Parts: sequence; C-alpha cells; structure tokens
Amino acid sequence: MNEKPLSESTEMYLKALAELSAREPVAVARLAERLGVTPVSANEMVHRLDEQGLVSHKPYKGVALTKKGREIASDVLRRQRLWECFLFDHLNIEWAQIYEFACSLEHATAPEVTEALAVFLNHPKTCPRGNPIPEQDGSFEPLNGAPLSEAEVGSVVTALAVNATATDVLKYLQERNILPGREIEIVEAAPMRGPLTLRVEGKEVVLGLSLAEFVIVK
Amino acid sequence: MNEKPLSESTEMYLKALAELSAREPVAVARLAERLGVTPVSANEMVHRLDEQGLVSHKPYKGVALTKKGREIASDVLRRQRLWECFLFDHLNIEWAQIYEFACSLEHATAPEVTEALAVFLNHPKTCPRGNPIPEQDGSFEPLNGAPLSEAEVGSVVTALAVNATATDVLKYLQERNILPGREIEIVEAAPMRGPLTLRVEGKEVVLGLSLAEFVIVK
DNA sequence: GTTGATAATAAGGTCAGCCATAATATTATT
DNA sequence: AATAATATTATGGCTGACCTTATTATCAAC
Repeated sequence: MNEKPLSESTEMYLKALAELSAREPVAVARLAERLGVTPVSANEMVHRLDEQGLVSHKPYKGVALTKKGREIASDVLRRQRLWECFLFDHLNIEWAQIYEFACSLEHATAPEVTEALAVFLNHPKTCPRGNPIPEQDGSFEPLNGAPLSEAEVGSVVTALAVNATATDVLKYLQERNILPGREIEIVEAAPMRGPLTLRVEGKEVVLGLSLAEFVIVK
Repeated sequence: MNEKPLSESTEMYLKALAELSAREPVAVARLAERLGVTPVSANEMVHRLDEQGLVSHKPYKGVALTKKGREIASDVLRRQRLWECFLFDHLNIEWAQIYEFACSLEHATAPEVTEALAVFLNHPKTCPRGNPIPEQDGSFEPLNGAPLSEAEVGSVVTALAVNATATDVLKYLQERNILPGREIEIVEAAPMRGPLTLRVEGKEVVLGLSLAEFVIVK
C-alpha cells in the first residue's frame, strides 16, 4: 500500500464520501453540507482530491471515490469505528458523543495501533452506531436495509444503524430511543414530505424526514 | 478552566518545555532542536506563546512556562502518558514506539476521554517510560533522581525514567536494556566528556553522554 | 427554446506555522 | 576592549484549507 501522509482534511472528505454513498456519485453541495464548508471550498478540495486520483469528479454529475480513494476511506472508517467501539464499550462514553471523539482519534492513529486495537476489541463486526467495520483489506458487508424515511406506513421495522455524525443529531435520536436494534413502528407519514410519527419503546415520537434518512432500518 | 482550542503546535511547544525543564528557563535553540524546527521558527512561535501568556521569554535568557502554560502542559502530559499506558499495557505496542503513537493521540483527546481513560487504566501513577502522570489538577511528584550522565563512576544506580522522545533513541536504549527499573553499574567514564561504559543485566554497554542525559537514575 | 435554479470557476484574501537569508544584538572569551 | 559564537529580529515566501464575491455553465422544467 502507498503510505503517503494524508491530511486530516483529505481523510474527512474521503470518509464523508464513503458515508454518503457506497457507489453512486455524490453532489458536491451535499459533501460541503456534511463537512460544514462552503460549496466553493468543497469544489476546490474535490479538485485537489481528483488530481491525487482519490476521487473522480464529473462536473454537474457529482463526485465518487476511485478504487484508491475507496481503499483509503475503508481504512479511515475502520479506524473510526474501532475507536467508537473502544470509547463506548470500554470507556463508557455517552453514545451520542462517540462519533465526534472517535473522529478526532481516528486521524491520529497509526496502522500498528489500529490493528492492535482490533485485536484488543476482539475484531468487532459493527460499531455502536450499527455500521459495519471494514476488514484490514477494506472489505465489509454493506448494510442490508433502507432509510427509515422510505419505510411503509404501518410497518414495524428494526433499526440497523444510525448514519448521523453530528453530536446534536445523535443526541436527539438517542433521547427518542432511535438506536440500533430498536423496533420502530411507522404510525403515520405527514403529507408533502412532512414528518413521520413513530412508536418506539411504547412511546410516540415525531421525526422529521431529513433525520429519518439517517436511520437505516430493515 | 479556559477551554480555548489550542493548536497541536502550541501543545507540542508547551509539552517540550515541560519535558526539558521543570522550572529553569530553556534556551530557544534547545526547544527548536527537540521540536525539529529552525531556531528562527521556534523564536517566532515563542513570541506567539508569550503574547498568549503561556510562556515568558527573556531574550538571551531563555523561555519558561508561565503558570497558565504549566497548567496546560500538565494536562497535555497527562493525556500523553495515559495513552502511553494504554498502548503499552493493553495494546502491547512496542515500548520504543509508544511515545510517538501516544503523541499523536494526545492532541486528539477530549477531556471526557482523558478522564474515562484514567478510570479505565485505574489511575496509573507513572507511564511506561517511568515519568509521573500529572493528576487532573496538574499536580505530580517530580522524579527524585538525576541524569545518568552525572552518576559517579563505580556506583550502581536504578533507572527511574527515560526522558527521550525520539523513537530511534528509545529503540537504541531499549536494545541495550536501559529501561525504567533496571539496575545500571557505571563501569567507566571516558575523559573529555566521552561515553560511559555501563553494565546492565550482566552485559557491558557503551553509551554516549548525550544519550545518558535522557536517563534519570537514582 | 427560454428561463430559473443549481453547479462550477475565477479572482483575491486570510491564517497558522513553517522556511531561508540577512542584519543586529548580546554574551562570553581572550 | 575586541572578537567569536550565539540569539534575536526583520523581511519576504510558501503551503493547505478555508473564506467571500462575482461570473459563467449546465440542467431541468415549462
């Protein structure tokens, strides 16, 4: 593998792309939004990544990871999610905060540390947010589910994963018991892409569609 | 406490100062050397730190940490050394590498994580390099020892700590069994500040004076 | 096909932390 | 007191990743 030192920013872009879409191109604007930068800045950065061969940007069509980029992104996700496991299972850090904390640690983690951590944790398959942890070779089984926002009204589904990254969003979902493993009944969907009414753990909660998109269910 | 976000660079400078001297001013050139930057760059940075009230720089006299700077440095050292414990005791990372790896992690560690880590590790008092781990309030008992380079010929001492930070230096010392807890006999000191001849674990080793300065013994 | 929204590009600016080179200041030594 | 060695300051430059404010392309919808 090529072990050139990648900047923290590069890692964040690749990770965001991997999280936003397994394969289809992502609009630069969406990327900018998730990373909290202006579309112009994201565009610049995407150019740089394109030149490095990490992404392929087709103007007006979106950005996608190249093979090389996807490999690196897998590696970043592996580190990220292993740390999430450690923080949650061993340090008892609050669920909503682990993404944020793991994210910082991830950038600072040498390969030796990553693998030693995997051994220590006994090679977990998923992180506390329900997402799969890529193997060392980059492989992992994608989640077999769909966003809660697309679930049928009246059905009862099981949350598989929560794909949000912002701590306040995670906190909001945690408070409403929308966590991996929980059963969720879709009681009602307001018209015109309005919020969903759900029943979770016996309680009714109302959830905006954009938040529901973060929740992967089956 | 003031929780302004300090840059990685700032943390490195404060840490280096804390490691180089508990109290007496340190020459800017020495600081530059340890941090691997040019004296001019170190000077600039020292100016910035002075303006922030973290150090006090008396031209031609040296730099020293202020109270505020020392507090932050303690915090940084705490994080650094807690990670060293984790990496060594739980991840079984090679002794010579833990400083380097812990250093990266340190910068990326939130206070909540630091304290959770301290609990997880059961509040260790020293790191694997033998250095004390500051308490949350910044207090710690300084090492009661002196550099090996100042030990008397013929005496037998015990290594308390190894203050080196560069991985290759640590590796060199590790290979010669110069590790915290080991007994060291000073067999001979070459004239004109030449190298020391030591007996460690039954074997004779020759050690340059500048390396011997890193080893704190009693 | 024209138009309005969205996407992309261009141009110029900021900031931290480094760099080199050159000019001064200070200290220490003779 | 002169000088050599060392410290400091001055100046100007670079880089990555961001920013704002135009301007120009393209797509999608009527």
